[in-house]
Amino acid sequence: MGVNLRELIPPEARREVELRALSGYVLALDAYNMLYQFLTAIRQPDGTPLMDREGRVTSHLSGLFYRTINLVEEGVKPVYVFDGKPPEMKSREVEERLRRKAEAEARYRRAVEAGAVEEARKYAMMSARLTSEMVEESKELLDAMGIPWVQAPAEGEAQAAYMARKGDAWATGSQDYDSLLFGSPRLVRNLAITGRRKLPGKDQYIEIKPEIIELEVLLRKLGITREQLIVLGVLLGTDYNPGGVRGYGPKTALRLVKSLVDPMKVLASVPRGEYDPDYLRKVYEYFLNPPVNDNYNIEFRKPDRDKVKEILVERHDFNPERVERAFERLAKAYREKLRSRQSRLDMWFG
DNA sequence: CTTTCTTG
DNA sequence: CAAGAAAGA
Repeated sequence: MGVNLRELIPPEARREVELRALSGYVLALDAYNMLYQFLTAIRQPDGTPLMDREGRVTSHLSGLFYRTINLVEEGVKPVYVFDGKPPEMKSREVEERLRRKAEAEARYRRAVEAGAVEEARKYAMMSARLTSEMVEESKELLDAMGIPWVQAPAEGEAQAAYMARKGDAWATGSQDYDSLLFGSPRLVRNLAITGRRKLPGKDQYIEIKPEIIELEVLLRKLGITREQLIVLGVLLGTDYNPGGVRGYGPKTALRLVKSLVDPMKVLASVPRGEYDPDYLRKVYEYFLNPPVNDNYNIEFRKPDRDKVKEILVERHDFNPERVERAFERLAKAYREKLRSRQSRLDMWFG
């Protein structure tokens, strides 16, 4: 879910770009966020995901494989960052998610029984769960493709933001805004190829392009500091204090944060009894100083055709011709865009 | 979601 | 060729 920042980000702080504009940049991508999106989106009209002959779900592998190839073909250098153990502070949110999934599962079964196809799809998507097997196999596929990935000790968004802050990545990539609170200098959203997205509940589609949100620009437009942005997030709600503080929407929260420059004063001003200011302070400090891993290396290796085929074709019944064709695109992109240290200029002039 | 097929 | 529908596993 992530922090409730959406409505607070002014349109002027969002910059729409073509995927090509990101050519040559390392992007630290929130793997969980992306795999989860594939798992929910890649389904038949009735909600059934893609599955191999043994009934194992493969939607996430299909999405990861084809999207990664599209990215590197455009010169983008993806590094996938995987979540570690969620912090204790997240347990309430994690439990709530589990509860919602169970609820959606029941509704899904009821919809299937009733023959309500569209409804079945909706609840199938809501009940989708990323298993540890799916995560491990995604890492295995990335290894076979020669694409680097990094294991975060805790939150992937925190690790990705750290890598971007250090300059090892140009930006973080996720649909969520948390990495901005964790201090990422740039966030890229909507990292898809197909610029088409279905409007929820309607049969309409709108064009979606990647968008860049620059932290410095965002802070300037809002007239606040990063510390104040974190407090703003806490007022509006994060995974660690879901729901935020009652009575605060985007406007009131921004006004309060700006009127009391000292972040601690804002957190101390919440109604006692209902909220624990000490806990909120802990959340604030977590965003400022999360656990991260410093021992990672971002190396793009030659893709291994046999391994890719073993995983996708032999193990999971992907179509051999399709995989072969896509692999060829990957191999070519590796030679032309990833191998050796290519500068952004090389990327533009070929 | 991405690719491939179908259609105007 | 572009847009929409269908398939992918």
